[in-house]
Amino acid sequence: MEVSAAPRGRPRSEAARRAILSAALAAIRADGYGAVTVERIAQRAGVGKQTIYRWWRGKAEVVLDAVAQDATATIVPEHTDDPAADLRRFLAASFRRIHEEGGDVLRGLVAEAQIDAGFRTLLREHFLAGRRAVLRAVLARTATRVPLDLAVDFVFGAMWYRLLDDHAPLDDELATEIVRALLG
Amino acid sequence: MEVSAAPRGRPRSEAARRAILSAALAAIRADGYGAVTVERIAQRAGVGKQTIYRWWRGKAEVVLDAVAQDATATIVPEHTDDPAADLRRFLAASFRRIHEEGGDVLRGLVAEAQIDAGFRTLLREHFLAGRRAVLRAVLARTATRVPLDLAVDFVFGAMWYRLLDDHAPLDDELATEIVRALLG
Amino acid sequence: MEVSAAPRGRPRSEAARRAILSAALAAIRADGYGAVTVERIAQRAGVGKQTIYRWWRGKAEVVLDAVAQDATATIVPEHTDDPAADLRRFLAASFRRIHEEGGDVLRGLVAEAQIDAGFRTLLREHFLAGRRAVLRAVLARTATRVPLDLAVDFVFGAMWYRLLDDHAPLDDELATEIVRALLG
Amino acid sequence: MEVSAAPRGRPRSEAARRAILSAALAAIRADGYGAVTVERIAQRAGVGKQTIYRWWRGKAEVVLDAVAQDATATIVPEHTDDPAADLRRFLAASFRRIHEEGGDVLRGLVAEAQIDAGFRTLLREHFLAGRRAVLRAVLARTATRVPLDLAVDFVFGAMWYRLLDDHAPLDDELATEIVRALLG
DNA sequence: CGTTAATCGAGACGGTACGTCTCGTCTTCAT
DNA sequence: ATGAAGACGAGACGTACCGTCTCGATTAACG
Repeated sequence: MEVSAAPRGRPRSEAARRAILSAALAAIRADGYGAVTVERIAQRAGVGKQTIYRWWRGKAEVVLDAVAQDATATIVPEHTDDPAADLRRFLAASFRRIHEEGGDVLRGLVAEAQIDAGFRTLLREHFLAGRRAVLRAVLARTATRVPLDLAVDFVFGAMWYRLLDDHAPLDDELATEIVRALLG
Repeated sequence: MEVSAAPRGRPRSEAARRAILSAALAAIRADGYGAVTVERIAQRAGVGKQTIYRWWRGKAEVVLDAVAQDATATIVPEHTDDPAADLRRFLAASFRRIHEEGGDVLRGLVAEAQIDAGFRTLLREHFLAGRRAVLRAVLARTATRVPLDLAVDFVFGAMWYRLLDDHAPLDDELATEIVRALLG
Repeated sequence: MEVSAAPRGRPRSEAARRAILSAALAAIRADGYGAVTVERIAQRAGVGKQTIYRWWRGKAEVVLDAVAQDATATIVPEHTDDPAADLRRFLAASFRRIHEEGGDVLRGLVAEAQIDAGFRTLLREHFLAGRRAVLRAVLARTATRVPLDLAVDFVFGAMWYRLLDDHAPLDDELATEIVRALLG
Repeated sequence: MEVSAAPRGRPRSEAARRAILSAALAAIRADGYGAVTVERIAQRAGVGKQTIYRWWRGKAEVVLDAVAQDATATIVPEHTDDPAADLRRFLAASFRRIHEEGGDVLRGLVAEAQIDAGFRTLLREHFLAGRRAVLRAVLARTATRVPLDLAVDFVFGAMWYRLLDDHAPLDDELATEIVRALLG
């Protein structure tokens, strides 16, 4: 039995919502996270600034919303008879995605999270915790030599560490090496 | 043959330099990295804004200067007959330091580095690369089951990952667990 | 042969109209003309914004509607054997009304008229011209020492000048003084 | 003996001050008072917005500053053997100035004053009181048939009334008629 | 021992993004 | 069709910082 909230007034525009999310990603990929402003996103989306602030608290939350949806939907692990290969492919896909397009976006999100503790919680709960759960499930099907939770920290830790510090690339070789080290 | 640079004019004030560095750290610990501005640091230090901009390029470089000096000087690994214990103590000391006072400061530095690629390089070369070299040397004396460079990425990766995402504490238990996993 | 206009749909709510007009005046007296917005009037009247915009072009026209009706209906000159006394009483009543309750409302109307030339015409034709005609008729029955139209400009000019600039009160003394000066 | 306030820091830029005042007048004459924004004035003057808000509280005060200076300096009464002619010329000059260029500017100032009581005081004390004093001095040298202060209210009242309501022009004929009525 | 030059604290400057507010229009469901 | 509700595109508001500049006042080394 639906009790129904009886929504009054003009309903939220789904078109505006989508336009804002994709305008945000496009703007960041074009100009970099730092150079993008809420005003620019609004212009690109053909939307008033207030329509953004009505539903999100700022640039960071808009971007998080876009990224979380995108990554969760597109990077899903396979489930074959060879768990080690599944893991390797999952890592390689994750690294490749970051390398190809997500670098600046993710960097911006982490930057914002470091400055605003509230957003840090949001980022963790709406995005990172989910990714951690996915990786944990993949790892659980393999026989790692380290405790499961620590293995997750090792793998995603190494990934983020390389992304944020930029001291070494995120490539297929790293994926292979990680799998060999954990399962070898 | 002229050797000296013949410094003319009023010499740089060492008192001002020190006041700025400690004002920066104090301000961040009090109000958080995001809330601190160059203007605030200048006021706290009793210094003109230009005196900061004359010697550093902005808030981030001031903080990096303060932190690099501080961390490098104080957290040095021991060198006993038991390399595993040396590693454990080094990690525990690093984690404890971050937990106690450095969290917000380090978070701020990483945030800045994500937004500004130039500063990312600076942070790597003047701070993170050094810490990585220290950890590498400590690890090199142990018999890790994973390649040395990957081990460094695993250990510091896990550390940064936990700091930045805040999903689990940086405590002595983590240090112990890491040592056991790598050497066990 | 269809004759009637065949009113389809829900008819205009007279209750809403009245609620809007009095809410507008009340809101201005409470918060001042500048602080009042169409949205506030709508809320106070328990009415949707669109219901206001459907019948008026904005705040100013709502207020003008309310005021014109009000002032025209209530301040009417007497017609006794003593035209000078009639004039004095008419002025005193006008001044008293403004002093008592109309100050902020009239000020707001004039303000709007200065910014919007279209509304300036409306204000003149739907309100001020009428009041001018009334004063002119009263003056016409007296023997002023100045041409009739100029006398109107002098009298209402002094009134508006004092209201808008606030350099002296609009009181009975002014009414007496004006009559003495024009007829004495 | 000057005690001297010992001004510290960079002194206020006289060039910026002048640029702002003339940009404000120019912008209003070009686009009308209502269409001009603080941001536009700043752009036209080649100045940051904050430089305006540092010294004035908003558009209205900037314009008042510009107008008060201008009018006070340029419209000064003559002092010949014929006080009636002096009065007529002073009025004609005032009317002509308003007609030619000041209409929209003065209208905007009065509008603002009606909405903001604080600015109303400012307008009176920094501009209108001065003009009233000037007119009073000119009238004092003539033999008016009405009390001096009331005469001032009549004359400037008629002027403002015609400007604000726009029911009749402010021209030389009005000046002549006023003089005849008051002195005739 | 005065001149020269770079520093200092102070704070105004030209810019730019922020997040809020109001405008007048549009879009829903209920009368 | 009208009404209440409220989201929408638009754009100005006044504030906060940025990094630069311009003051008078110090503070050395040079001449």
